[in-house]
Amino acid sequence: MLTVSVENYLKAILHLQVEGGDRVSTTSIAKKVASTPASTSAMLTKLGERGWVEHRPYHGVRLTPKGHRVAMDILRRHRLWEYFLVDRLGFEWDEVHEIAEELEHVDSKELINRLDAFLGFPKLDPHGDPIPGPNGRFRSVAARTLLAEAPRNLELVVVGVVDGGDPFLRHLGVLGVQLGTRLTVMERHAFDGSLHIRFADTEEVQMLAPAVAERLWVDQSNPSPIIVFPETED
Amino acid sequence: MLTVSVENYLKAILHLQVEGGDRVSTTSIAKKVASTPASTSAMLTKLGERGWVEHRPYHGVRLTPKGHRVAMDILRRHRLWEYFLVDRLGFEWDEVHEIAEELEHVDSKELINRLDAFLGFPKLDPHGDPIPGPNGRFRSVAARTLLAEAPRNLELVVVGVVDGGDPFLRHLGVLGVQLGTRLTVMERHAFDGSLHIRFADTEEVQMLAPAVAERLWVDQSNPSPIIVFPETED
DNA sequence: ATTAAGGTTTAGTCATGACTAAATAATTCA
DNA sequence: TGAATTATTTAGTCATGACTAAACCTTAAT
Repeated sequence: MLTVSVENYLKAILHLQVEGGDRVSTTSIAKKVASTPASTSAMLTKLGERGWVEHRPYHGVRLTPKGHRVAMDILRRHRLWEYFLVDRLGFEWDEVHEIAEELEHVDSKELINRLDAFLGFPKLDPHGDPIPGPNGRFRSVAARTLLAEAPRNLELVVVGVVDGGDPFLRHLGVLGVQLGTRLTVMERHAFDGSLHIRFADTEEVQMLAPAVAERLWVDQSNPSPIIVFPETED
Repeated sequence: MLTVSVENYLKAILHLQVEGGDRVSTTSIAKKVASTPASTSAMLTKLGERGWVEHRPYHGVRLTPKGHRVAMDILRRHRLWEYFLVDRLGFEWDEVHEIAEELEHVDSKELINRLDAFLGFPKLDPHGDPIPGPNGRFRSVAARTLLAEAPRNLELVVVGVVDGGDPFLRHLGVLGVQLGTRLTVMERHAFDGSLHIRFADTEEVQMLAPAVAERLWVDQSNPSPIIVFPETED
């Protein structure tokens, strides 16, 4: 469905749309992806047919909401990998672009969400550019994620609620959840997005409704995953 | 040069060659890569022309030394990524194959060598299968790398020598290198593989001849890279 | 030794995504 | 406004890597 080539075009269009006006020209895209206007024209027609861009022949192209979301996801992957390469593997900030350019096409939501958590939900990449969150929008304030979108098998801490109304807060009280509660997502059920979670303090395992998971902000619980080195002897 | 498709065929041939005899049949390869015998036949002809396999029509195929090396490199990437996914990102061992299948095609020697070091030069992947080293052969004994093949910007410690003869050891004495010496590769010069290294203890920077770098075993100096979490406030 | 069965290759197509050259639309400038 | 310039699209090719159908070797069994 999403080929590497398509991803590169969408990414290029997003970049140009952010820099310049909202309609971007065929030629500028061609330059960005190191291709010819002719090839680009053909690709834009296709992107239009697939609903990723709105294409007015001779008048450039604009990302649809759907296309914008896809492009933001690619940007998210790119910048998270750049962060990883610099912060964990010790690359210099100017050595990572080409490698991230390849890594960004590895498509697995679970992989990227876990990488995000592993890195501590960074807000900025090594060049100081903002890293989109799992919702496809730039992270606004503190590093945090909806519990509904958090990776499994990682200790999290509740840092806020989306909906501060009394009924919801009372319900949280019944569930035994409050600010600072540490928990881990054991399983996410595909059927309706309900979660099996385990509380770190009580070791208790409990089912959580999606309506709750979607209203809880969590962050990675420090200290981060311990780095275990394999034995070095024979 | 090396497309994803070619890499997948070479990997499949290596697998079959390890399992069964040394010549592998067109049909078995076709099964492994989920393709047809006809498509596979065409690909084998091409792999033969490019010097990766020795192809006797109607009699299967065998990896050349060159093809074997390429396939081992792919296996190395695959297994290192699997190790990373399980050991660092908390995936279960049975969830990582497909993701590693994509990551393995990201081609950067520097990336893989750094990842290797970051993970502590693991010898076995999460399934217990051996991980090839940077030289394209399975790691035999302890986790270690030739200084000539070690990544830059990472503190290493000298754990052994390849050539224990007196002249070499005397030369090491002159250079101020002994077992346990901690050093970092600053720069690897493409011209002849000579290195700029910095000694961790003295802060001294020095040029090292390739003949020396090729005879020194190093391991990652513990403690491993510190995990720095970005500030979490606004 | 001959034949049936299975494995392998060849021949002919197709989709993708690139290209050049040519035609056509849009824009700019006199 | 009309002509020249520039941007864009269309037309026609090509390489890659897949496919099916048909022809072709090998091998094993009678």
